[in-house]
Amino acid sequence: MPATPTPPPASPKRERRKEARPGELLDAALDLFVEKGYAATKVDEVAARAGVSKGTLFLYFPSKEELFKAVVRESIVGRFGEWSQELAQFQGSTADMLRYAYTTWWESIGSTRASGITKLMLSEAGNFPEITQFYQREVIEPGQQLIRRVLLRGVERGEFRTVNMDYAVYAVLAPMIFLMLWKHSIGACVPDALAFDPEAYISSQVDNLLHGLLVRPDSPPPPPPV
Amino acid sequence: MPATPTPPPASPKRERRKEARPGELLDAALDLFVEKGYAATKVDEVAARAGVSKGTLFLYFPSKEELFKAVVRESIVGRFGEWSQELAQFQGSTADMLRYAYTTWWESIGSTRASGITKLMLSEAGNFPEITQFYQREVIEPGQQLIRRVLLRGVERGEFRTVNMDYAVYAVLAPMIFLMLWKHSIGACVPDALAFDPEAYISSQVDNLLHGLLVRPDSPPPPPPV
Amino acid sequence: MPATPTPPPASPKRERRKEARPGELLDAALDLFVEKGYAATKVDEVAARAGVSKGTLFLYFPSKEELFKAVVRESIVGRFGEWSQELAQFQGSTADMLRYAYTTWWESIGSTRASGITKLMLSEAGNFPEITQFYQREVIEPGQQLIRRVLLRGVERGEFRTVNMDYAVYAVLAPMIFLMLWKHSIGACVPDALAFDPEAYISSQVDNLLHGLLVRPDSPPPPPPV
Amino acid sequence: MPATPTPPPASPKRERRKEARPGELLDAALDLFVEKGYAATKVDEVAARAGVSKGTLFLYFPSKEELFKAVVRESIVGRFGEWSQELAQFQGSTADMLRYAYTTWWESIGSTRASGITKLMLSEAGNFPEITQFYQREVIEPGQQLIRRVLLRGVERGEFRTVNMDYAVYAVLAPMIFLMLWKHSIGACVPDALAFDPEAYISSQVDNLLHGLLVRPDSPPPPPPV
DNA sequence: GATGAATGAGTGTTCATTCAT
DNA sequence: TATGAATGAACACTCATTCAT
Repeated sequence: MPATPTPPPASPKRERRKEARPGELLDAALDLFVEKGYAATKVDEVAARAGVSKGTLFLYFPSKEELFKAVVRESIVGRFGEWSQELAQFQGSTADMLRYAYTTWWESIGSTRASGITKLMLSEAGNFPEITQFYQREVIEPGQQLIRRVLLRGVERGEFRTVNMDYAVYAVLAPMIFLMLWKHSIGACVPDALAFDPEAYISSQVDNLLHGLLVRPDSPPPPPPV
Repeated sequence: MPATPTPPPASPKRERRKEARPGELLDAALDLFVEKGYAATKVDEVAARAGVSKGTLFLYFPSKEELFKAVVRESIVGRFGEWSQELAQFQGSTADMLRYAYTTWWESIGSTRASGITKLMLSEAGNFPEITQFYQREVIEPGQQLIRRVLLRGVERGEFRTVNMDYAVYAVLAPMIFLMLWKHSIGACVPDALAFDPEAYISSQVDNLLHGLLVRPDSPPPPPPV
Repeated sequence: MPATPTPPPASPKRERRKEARPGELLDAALDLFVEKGYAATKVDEVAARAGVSKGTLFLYFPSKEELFKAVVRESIVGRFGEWSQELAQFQGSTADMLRYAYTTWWESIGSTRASGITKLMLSEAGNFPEITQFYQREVIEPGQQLIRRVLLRGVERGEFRTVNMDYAVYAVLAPMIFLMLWKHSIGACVPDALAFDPEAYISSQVDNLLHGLLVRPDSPPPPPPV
Repeated sequence: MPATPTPPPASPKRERRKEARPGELLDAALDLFVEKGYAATKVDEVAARAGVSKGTLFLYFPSKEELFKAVVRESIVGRFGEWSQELAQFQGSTADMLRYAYTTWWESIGSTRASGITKLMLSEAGNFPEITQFYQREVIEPGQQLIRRVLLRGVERGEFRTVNMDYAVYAVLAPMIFLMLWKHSIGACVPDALAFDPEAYISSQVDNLLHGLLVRPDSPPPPPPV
């Protein structure tokens, strides 16, 4: 429950917190945009959830559209640099590396509100071409590069089959995208979520990604499914 | 069954009668809902694209929301029964069967406007819980059953590894969902589409799905990537 | 009291009068713009005075600004052509001609709501540069040309002194402008209007325009003031 | 007395103290009110132009409306007493006196920012009846009395024709009003100002005011136009 | 005194929906 | 049945005014 961390209700009104405002507003906006979509989110609601008046919102963001853009920009924690480093000095097998990447992704993106941004972008892309291109450039491209590097490492070290990189990247990406979308759409509406365990899902996807569905006549029997 | 299924050109021309109206409206609505989302689609636009007046639209659909629901309902491919049959009597290997299923899906759903409603549902699910549940019941469940049956066949015939069905289904589903969404969101905005070949993508995903990324020490070298 | 001429209150609502609407709205808008200025005039008021809802106004004018422009344009009855003709074939003395011009102006502009437009333009010119230039081109220029032609006739026929045309025009114009402004500003607020008789004012101004203030030693005594 | 009347440069620099604040604010406000009208002038702009914060403005003026009233009140030239004296002891002909009055007016009002409040009052009169009446009482009435006295002198001394004072006053006033308004509205928007020379205009108007347009058969030929 | 962050009533504009024709 | 003029509730955004600092 991210939003305003319940500031000590000192004065009932007219608090003066210039530094904190944009963050609080962005926070509230992220929640609402993800939950209801762009159009169904009213600026009054955003302001109210951030604990300020509508006017205050427009003090920090010149329009609803700019607020949206700021939410997307803000939420794209450029963790790619960090990850890139981590992965560069990873020691184990590339299979482990892939599993590690998935886990890290899940912890810092997939399971957090940041995943909502992806749903947002995929839902609203058509209405915000400008920001969609920004997203493509700043998020998608770097992300795909990261994946590509992992795959290349696997191939170069003889661990992975030689696959067409351009499409193999999507094999890694698709389960992530799918999970984020599911979580924020169908998954949030249908009470099947009960049985759905994201971590088991991820583990399962990585297994499949690595081993495929086909039986390997010689290889040891796969571990029993979870 | 996305749009109007090419009505038999009975009358020579310009003879589209009231029977066709709802279909034309649903057709126009699907396009616009997919392209711009529910909220950003104006009923005037829908009516205009269908070649009727705004009033006429409300003659057939009592509200924009009902129009949306009808779009989803009507756009749903009732082909699962047919497919189920086809697959039941499929003769070849389950790997071929899987590939065949992907191809069929691509031809009748993925590459057609029908793929749009998936994007629509995933985007608008939160705002239309009722119709989302309907979609889940009518489309997602049957679809997953179909996939599950294929996988089971593979396992039972000793072709596929024993995997946790509940999650393996998603391994098959994710690349499809991913492709449909990509097409209708980022893919429609970013001119990278140039290099992206859906059929190569699908082929690649099936390969990976079957063989995984890891080299099989004993197996013959994989075919060179396309 | 120009506005809606009290249409027979047939149906209480939802009348359908597409042809008449723009005129009625323009009419109401003229009244209010003149009375209260651009900013202080609310579109709701305009709509209400025209007997329609706010939404209907925007059916005919895309914005308040366009409504304003339309009011100005509409009210500029291009009577200049007509006047030009009339004056061209005027037979009497140029002094009579001038008096006739003033009278005509008063009857068709000065005393009517059209005079409000002048007040509007002079008040709001700075906020609507575009329409100000339009006004200058379409109204002021032609009007000055008309005056200039009268003065030239007087000079050419030896009736008028040889004066600098460029400024003499203003001597004719200023009393008109002054009267229109006075009427719509101070005159509308201060109950001195009681004693102020526009026609006597005009008559007096024409006299002065023609004879000047100085006594003419030889000329017959001026007529006693009204 | 428009702006701050050049306070004695006591302190070396940047020493403008709170005493000066109201004047600076009125100064800024006058400029903006004249340029854009009451409603289109934002208090932030006024404050910014005066070099203070918005809050400070409200420290000196309880509301925008009071600011407006103060602008009008303070901008009013209390010079009528002074002028009255000057004119009372004027020695020359009344024609010269009139010319002198025009010149003085131009120098201290017409050509200065003070002329702006006339435009302001005429534009906003309807929205501020109270201050309009104040203006009428403090400015218009005294001004007209002054003019009337000049005219009476002319008549009494046999220099001027016997005219209806109530309207003759406007013959003197109209060219002034016209000039001030023109300057601040159309004149400020249309680049015709090039050819327009206020002093030639005034000279011309006075000539016409005195001699009229009609030829005087016996009198010496008028001076050639400028 | 001075500031400027915060407010919220008010306004222009949109758009799904209605209904007289 | 079809139309499209009319509606009005809803919403984004503005800006004079307040007040804690």
